[in-house]
Amino acid sequence: MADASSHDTIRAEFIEKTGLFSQAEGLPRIAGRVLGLLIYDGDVVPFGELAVKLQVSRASISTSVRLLEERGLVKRVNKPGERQSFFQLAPDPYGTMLKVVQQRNRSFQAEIAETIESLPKDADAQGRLKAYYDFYASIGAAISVALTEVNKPEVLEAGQQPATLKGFKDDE
Amino acid sequence: MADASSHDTIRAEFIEKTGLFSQAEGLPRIAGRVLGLLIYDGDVVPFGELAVKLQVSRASISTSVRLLEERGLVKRVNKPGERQSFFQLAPDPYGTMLKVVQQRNRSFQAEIAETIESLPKDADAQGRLKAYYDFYASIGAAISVALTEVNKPEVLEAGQQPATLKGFKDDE
DNA sequence: CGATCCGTTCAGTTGCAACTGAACAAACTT
DNA sequence: AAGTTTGTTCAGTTGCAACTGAACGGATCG
Repeated sequence: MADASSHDTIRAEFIEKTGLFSQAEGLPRIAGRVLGLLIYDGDVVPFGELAVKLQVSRASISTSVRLLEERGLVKRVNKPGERQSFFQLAPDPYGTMLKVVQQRNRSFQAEIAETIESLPKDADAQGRLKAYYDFYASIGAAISVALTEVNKPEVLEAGQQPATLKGFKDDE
Repeated sequence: MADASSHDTIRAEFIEKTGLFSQAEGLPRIAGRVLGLLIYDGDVVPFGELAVKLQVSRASISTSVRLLEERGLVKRVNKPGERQSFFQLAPDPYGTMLKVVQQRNRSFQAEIAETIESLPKDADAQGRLKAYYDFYASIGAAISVALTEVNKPEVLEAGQQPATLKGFKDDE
């Protein structure tokens, strides 16, 4: 990759990446960028600053934070003296993300189960739909594993990392 | 979901559901429906029939099957006597789906690792980005678990009773 | 009391991926 | 040979979600 640019550039790029990642999870890009900013800064960030820093309209910020609040990823803080709303990462945001995925997965799984049960017993599609059902069941089980894993830091499966983190000694 | 009447209706609804599910995995809806049809019918299906059965243009079928082939989910079969191309589910399609997800996840993980490494050592964002990184690491590990699970033969030959599905319990 | 700031809502725009129709080349038929 | 059938490609359309600007109500300040 390119040589380390300025600190602000790194920050901006990280925020942009998070926006793209979040799109894969069904969030609008701006909401993902809000998330990225809150992760990076770690601070309590005022509403207006989100609009300015991310260069988007306040309307977009409004809907984005609403989505993020609904998902339990972001928490709104209203300070008594201040007029603005402030936002920060909710506690355990990653566990919450997994729970959302879990929920959606279970919904799919249940629908397939319904289909299977409404089939005539002798339908030869039975076995194939069962395999499809098992697929979602496996994913569900795996997410449960990840949920327990997320809450205990520093525990990583060796060999899963695409790149070694030089700054950290989480291996061995 | 209302109790499905005819067998064909059940089939059509399943195909439609699969189309919607697949959208969540980043596939176009038509590609997902092709997948659903192949899962349900289990047969080798000719190109033209896909267009007719799914009520879409041949152009859409062409691009859809290309995407599905690229992902390794569908296999093209050209029969010697016949002019048409035929399609069927690839072996181990569910394992393949998981591998795609795994790949994307690792890519995200690697990008975050790059960001962390380019940060100054004393940046206070370090810890928070590490937590974000760990999040993806956990997911990666979970997918690995699911991958071994999916490939277990699990003997679900054609006569499996749907009763085993009824009242399935959420784990955890 | 205005005046100003703040966040939400909503009608309109915009950008983009999905989808189509038509033109095309290859392979086969007659 | 011309004529079919088949799958791909590509320019154009379409549908939809993301995003914006403006209007609004509520709160605070002067």
